[in-house]
Amino acid sequence: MNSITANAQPLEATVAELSRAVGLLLRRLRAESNADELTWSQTVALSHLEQAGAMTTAELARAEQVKPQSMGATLAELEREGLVARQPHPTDGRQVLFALTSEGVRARRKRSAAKQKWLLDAMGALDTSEQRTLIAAAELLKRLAETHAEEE
Amino acid sequence: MNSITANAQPLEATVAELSRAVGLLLRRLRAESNADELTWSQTVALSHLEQAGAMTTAELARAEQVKPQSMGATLAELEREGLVARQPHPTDGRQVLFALTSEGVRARRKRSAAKQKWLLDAMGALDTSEQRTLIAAAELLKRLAETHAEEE
DNA sequence: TATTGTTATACTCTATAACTATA
DNA sequence: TATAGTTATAGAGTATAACAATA
Repeated sequence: MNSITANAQPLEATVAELSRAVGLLLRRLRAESNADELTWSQTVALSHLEQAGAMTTAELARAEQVKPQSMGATLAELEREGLVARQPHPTDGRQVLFALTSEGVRARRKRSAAKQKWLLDAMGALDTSEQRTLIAAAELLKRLAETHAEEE
Repeated sequence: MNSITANAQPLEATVAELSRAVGLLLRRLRAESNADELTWSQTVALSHLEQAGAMTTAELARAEQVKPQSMGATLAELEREGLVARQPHPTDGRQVLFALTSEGVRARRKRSAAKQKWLLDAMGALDTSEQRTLIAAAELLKRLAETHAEEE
C-alpha cells in the first residue's frame, strides 16, 4: 500500500504474531524450567533479589507487575525451601525485606546457567544481526509491557 | 571484548532480559484478555480455527506446542460456550474436527480488536524503526520457541 | 486513612497417567 | 501396535476479597 515495504504488514497482524510468539516462547521457557527444581516464577524472583540484595514483597510485586498476594505466595514457597530469608525492615514495621540465603545464592548460580541453556544455544545459532534484533526487542518488549492501559 | 559494540553484551544477559520481558508481556496480555469474556488460550485457539477453517485437537496442540489433553480442555470449554462445534473427520473415525460456529465467528471478530487494543496502541506509539524491530523479532521468537531442546 | 502483608478461596493453564475407540 | 481423543488428577501461577498490623 505504500513504499515502506518492511511496514506493509498492518500493525494488527504484527500484534497478533508477536502475541502468539511471546506465548509460545514463555510456555517453552516454563517447560524447560520445570526440568529444574525451581519454577519459573521462583527463578525470576531470585534473580531480582540477587541483583538488588534485599527487597520487600511489594517491591518485587511491582517489578514483576503482579499483585502482592501473588508474589507473597512465591516468596513463601522460596522461604519454605530455605532459599530466601526475612529481615525486619529498619524503619517500617509493616514491611519485610527478603534476601537470598547462602543456599539461595548457590542454587541460583548453579541453576541459572543450566536453566536457560536451550535458549542460549538457540540464540547462539542465530546470526549476529538476528541477535542484535533480539537484544533491541527485549528492551522494546519490556517497554510495551510497562505501558499503562489507562491511557485512552 | 571485541569491536562489535552492539554485541558487547554477553548473550547470557540478553537471554535473561529477553526471558523476563517475554514473561512480563505475556502476563500483561493475559490480564488484558481477562477483561473480555474469552481467556487467552481460548483466543489463541479461535484464531487458529479462524485461519484454518477446521482443525483437529492434535493439530491445534501441535500448533501451540501443548499436549493434546491441554488443548482438549480448551476446546471443551469453547464447545460448552457454543463458540466451536465438532465435525466428524471424513476418513478417520478417531479424529474430530473443530470449527468456529457462527457465534464463534461473531465473538472472535467482535473481541479480537478490543482485546489487543492496548498493545496496538502501545506499538503505535513506537517509531517506525522500533516497529520494524518488533516485526522481525516476532518471527525470531517463533523460531526460538520451535527449536528442539534435544539438540545437545 | 492508607499501606504492607497474610489468609482464604477460586480460576486458568498445563502436565502426567490411565483409559477407550479406531486404524 | 500406534494414534486420537477423553477422563481424572495435580501443580503452578495468578487473582479477588477480607483481615490484621503499622504508619
